[in-house]
Amino acid sequence: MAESAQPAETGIAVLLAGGRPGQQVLVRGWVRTRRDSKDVTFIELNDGSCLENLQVVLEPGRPGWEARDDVTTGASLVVSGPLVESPAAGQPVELRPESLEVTGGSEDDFPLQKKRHGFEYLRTIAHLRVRSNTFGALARVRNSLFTQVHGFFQERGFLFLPAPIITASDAEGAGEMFRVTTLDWGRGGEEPDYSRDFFGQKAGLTVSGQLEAEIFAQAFQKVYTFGPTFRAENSNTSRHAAEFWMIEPEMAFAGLEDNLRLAEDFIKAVIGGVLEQCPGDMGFFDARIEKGLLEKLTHVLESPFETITYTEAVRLLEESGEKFEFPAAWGHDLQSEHERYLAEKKLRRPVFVTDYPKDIKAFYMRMNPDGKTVAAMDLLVPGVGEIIGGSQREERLENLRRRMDSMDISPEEYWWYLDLRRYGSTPHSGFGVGFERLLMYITGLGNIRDVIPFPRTPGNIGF
RNA sequence: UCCCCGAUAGCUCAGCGGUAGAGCGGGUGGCUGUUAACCACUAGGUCGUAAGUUCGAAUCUUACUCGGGGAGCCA
Repeated sequence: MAESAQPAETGIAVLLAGGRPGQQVLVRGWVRTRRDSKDVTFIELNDGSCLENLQVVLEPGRPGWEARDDVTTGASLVVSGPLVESPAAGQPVELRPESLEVTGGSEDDFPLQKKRHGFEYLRTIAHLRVRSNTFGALARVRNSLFTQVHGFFQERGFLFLPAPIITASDAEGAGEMFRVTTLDWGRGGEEPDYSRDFFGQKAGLTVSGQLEAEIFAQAFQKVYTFGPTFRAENSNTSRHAAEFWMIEPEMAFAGLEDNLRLAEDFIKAVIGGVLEQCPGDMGFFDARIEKGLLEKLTHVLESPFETITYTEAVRLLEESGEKFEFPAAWGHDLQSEHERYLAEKKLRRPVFVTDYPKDIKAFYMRMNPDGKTVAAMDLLVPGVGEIIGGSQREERLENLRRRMDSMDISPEEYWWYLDLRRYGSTPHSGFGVGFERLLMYITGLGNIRDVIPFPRTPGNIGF
């Protein structure tokens, strides 16, 4: 092996965790900030591998000193040299360059300052906020959660189904669809002739992969989708986006109980996985974004989720003595204020609410023996609200037909969905998890726009 | 879509009827190792837009635009 060869690039996360004094290293990254004294300059270099920066020390007469004026906040550098033991507290090792190259300088109006910025402002510079502490931590945790999700289902024998993004089925009740068309539409305002459109019929961006997942479940038993989902709702809240990712497992030969168990296992497993994989970033969220976050999540891992029926929930709300803007009443959907009371004040942990009245739920949910409620489940979580919505599906052909008829849903449009009940139907169940809402819960970030790299919301598609 | 709140320097905000302020960031100089370093000096603003009330408007009124929070819809 040639001794003079440049050392391979090593991530700063690795160097700070296990780098030894004397080790020759090569790092590339961006200057977070710089501190000057007369005879020494400290550069905080970040390469995205972790929250912490590597301290690079410049001294007069040593390599790199002459480039000092170009090493401004935001500039990109390639630095190599030995790690040395740091004489001051704050970091175990620092880098004393033998060569330093400013790859790209940074102008003096670089917008990210070494101080707290407002989230609203950071959203206006989505191309640079990726270089902030908060967004860096978010990006790494988001990445970790992504792998946790696939890992959880793969370990349990679930088959991954990439559900189609352009679809003709509108998963009744899930929300408004974005239209996909090649027709020149909008001049007269009247509906176009979809038979002349690209697909020969009305098409849009998927609002849910559930119906396709049901098809797959009737062949592979345990399946899941995980992909982008689109809703054209004019929702202006901190927890709605027009484009978000949804995780939708579906299991054949499974009832509502199996569904609840899977959902609880899932939430616990992915939270546990992220805590293990991203301790530094999670510590940052605990310290800077939501005090007590780690304690909250640890508590979730250790205690069983609460399960109550909708009917019990309404009784709890009636007996609570709380003043609600809209009093809870059986037959009406739970308001946000009700969900918040249950999850945040009364039970103080994630809570499943099951068996909702049939009239406020979708046509495909399984009718309970009482004839009034369906086998539905929502998971409510403190601070975020509804994070999971699911149900046991109606597998009995006659029941499904009756439901669709009473809700004015065309059997022609769902002919294949009905077919699944004619050929080897099984009891089956599934749910949908909002990936970003889960991320909000895990990081403590309060706005969905800050857990999506490039968020799409009504009137906003700047990046 | 509805209700509430906001918009002042590059950023975070104070000023709330009498000729525009602070901290941070930027620039310059100083400081033998700093950790959101420190010290001194300095440059930045037709106070979101338009109209109105007033001797006088950043400040009061109205409309509009944009943003935030909440509601509904849901994940």
